[in-house]
Amino acid sequence: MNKKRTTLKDIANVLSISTAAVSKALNDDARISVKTKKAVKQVAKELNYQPNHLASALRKGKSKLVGLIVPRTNSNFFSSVVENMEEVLDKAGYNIIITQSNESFEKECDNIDTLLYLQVDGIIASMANETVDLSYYEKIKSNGIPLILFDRGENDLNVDYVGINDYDSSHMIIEHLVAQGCKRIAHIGGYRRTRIFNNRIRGYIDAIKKHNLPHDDELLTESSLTLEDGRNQIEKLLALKNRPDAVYVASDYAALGALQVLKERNIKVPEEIKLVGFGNEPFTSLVTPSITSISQHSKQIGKLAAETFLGYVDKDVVRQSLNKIILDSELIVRDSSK
Amino acid sequence: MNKKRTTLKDIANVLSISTAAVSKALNDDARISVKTKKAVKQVAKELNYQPNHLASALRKGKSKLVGLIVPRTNSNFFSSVVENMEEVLDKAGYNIIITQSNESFEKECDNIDTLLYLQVDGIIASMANETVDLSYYEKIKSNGIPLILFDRGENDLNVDYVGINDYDSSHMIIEHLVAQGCKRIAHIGGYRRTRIFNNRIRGYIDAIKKHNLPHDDELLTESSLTLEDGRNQIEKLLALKNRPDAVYVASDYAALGALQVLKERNIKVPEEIKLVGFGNEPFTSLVTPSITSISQHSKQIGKLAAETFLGYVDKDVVRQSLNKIILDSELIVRDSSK
DNA sequence: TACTTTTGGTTAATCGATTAAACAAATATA
DNA sequence: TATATTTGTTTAATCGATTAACCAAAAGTA
Repeated sequence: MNKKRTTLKDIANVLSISTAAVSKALNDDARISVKTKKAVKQVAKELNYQPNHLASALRKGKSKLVGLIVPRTNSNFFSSVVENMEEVLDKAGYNIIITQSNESFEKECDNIDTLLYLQVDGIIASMANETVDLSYYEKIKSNGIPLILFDRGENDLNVDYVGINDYDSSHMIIEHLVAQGCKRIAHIGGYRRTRIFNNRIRGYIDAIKKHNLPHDDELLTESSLTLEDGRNQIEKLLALKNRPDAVYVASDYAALGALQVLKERNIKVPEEIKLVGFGNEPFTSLVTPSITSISQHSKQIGKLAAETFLGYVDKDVVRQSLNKIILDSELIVRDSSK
Repeated sequence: MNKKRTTLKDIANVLSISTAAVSKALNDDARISVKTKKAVKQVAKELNYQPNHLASALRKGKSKLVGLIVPRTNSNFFSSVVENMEEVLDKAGYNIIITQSNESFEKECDNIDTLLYLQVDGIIASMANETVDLSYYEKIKSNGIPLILFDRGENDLNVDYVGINDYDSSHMIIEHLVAQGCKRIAHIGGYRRTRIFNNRIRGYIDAIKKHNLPHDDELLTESSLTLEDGRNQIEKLLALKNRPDAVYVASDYAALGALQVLKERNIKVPEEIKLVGFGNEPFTSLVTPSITSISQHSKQIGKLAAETFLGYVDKDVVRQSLNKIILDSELIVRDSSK
């Protein structure tokens, strides 16, 4: 029915003025009389006028769109980050296009292409676990639009970054476990090639050394940290002749897998083995025993990443200096470690 | 640096041909010689040409964008739906813009405005719990673009819908509980104003009657079905002088809340009270005891909703008849009910 | 040879909004 | 009164890709 959307021209025709006048009236240009503005806005409302974003974006060279790339949206951390980003960007008139990489490098590249194709004004991303080759990210930079990374970033790219202090987080965890009397602490970690996991591992090792605790190689494992990985890695640790009395897992999902195995084997948590996760996913407080974890301030991260982006677009060409924002994390102590 | 993106004109200049020829060459028009096509594509690659989506969308009157509105992305159901939608739409050259309503009616209206503003070619939505007023959805219809609802829909809107058979799902659950020997089955349901929850309630009541079981009013409660609601509602049921021996909860989150309370009170599940949830969220298999639940075939729903949309855009103006696709659900029996 | 068809393009208009430049009318200033 | 300035608006170009209409040259046909 209403096939045709109302355009500036339709309004102009009704009032017998030029489309330029209509455009200016709607944008509150100082050179348009109050009378005309009123009339224009009135007619615009009557005709249910909706500006055509494509046309204005094309003309202005700005789409007012921000592209977002996350590993997946169904983790509480990422969904919370997105929510808070949205809030900030919305106020500045920007809309977000969310894409998921599903932890796949290939999908991530596709997403970058799609976003550039849609002429987004900037990209905010958290890299997939798989991603090692950074050439696609260089593509964004060479496109001249701002790129901001959060959580999963890479130092090599030399772009803005917002995340938490993973190194210190490991220290907090080890301090806590030591205070609980643990003497032999294992770490189920991510792959070192990913910055955040590398930092967690470094923090773990340094903290262990600081307390003169054993840091045998067999106590440290690397994996993708899926729930299944958590199961497999804890099995390995349990098979050791000298079992750990605490396990620090670098992801809540893997921690959950580990907990499942421990329960299946009737190993009491926290009595026999204490367990600590990372990320403070909601389920950590829901399972039995509830899992001690690190809260990452997802709200702050989302907010700051969005604001960093806005910092670029506000000041025309003036490229501000690189921003690396590192937030402090918080240890949420629950039953699994006390 | 590379401020200026390459345009058709740049390619045309290099080859000293018209932009029209370049455009046609890139779109494999039959009237362009193989030689020219090769040359154009070669130069396009060299100059790293990226078509400007805004320009072509404006000219063609199609943005190749599909708007998506979901209550939230951090539930496994919705994130899985999105993933499968994406897969189908991607093949057809469409991109998705995901928006979250956070179960808020106001946010949902904002999202609709945003999507229309971005000139999406269609909208696929699952309504917020709060939403009762449908005028905003009428706005989409009057805009002339296809609207497809899934999971949370409304009959009154008279648009395409993809979902599961909630009425039958309730029957399956009751059959199962009856087979387990339950005699007094309660239902912690959603608000009747929402179609799916109304159907679940109707199914519950009819199945109960069919088996000549008691269907006291006190056994049926309505709420928003958050985790907290689950806790509150189960408390009410436990306070009854004649307690139920089974509880069917219309959402996994509320079921989890109920389970927490039952465990805190040392009421054995499933021995004293059997529990069934709805939605088959991953955590249902992770908690102890694992929770019996209904799987909603999120993959199918995502796929079918996307295909329904494509059904509209392929055939020009020809408006196909209304599609109401109702899928069968599946009962996943776990420890909480056997 | 003379006319028709095919091939391979070119020209110019278009999508809708924005904006630099131009301009007439009204008002202010000398 | 003559000139300068301000006000309010129009004209026309523009963003980049697409496409209807047109056209010249080459090839085919009677």
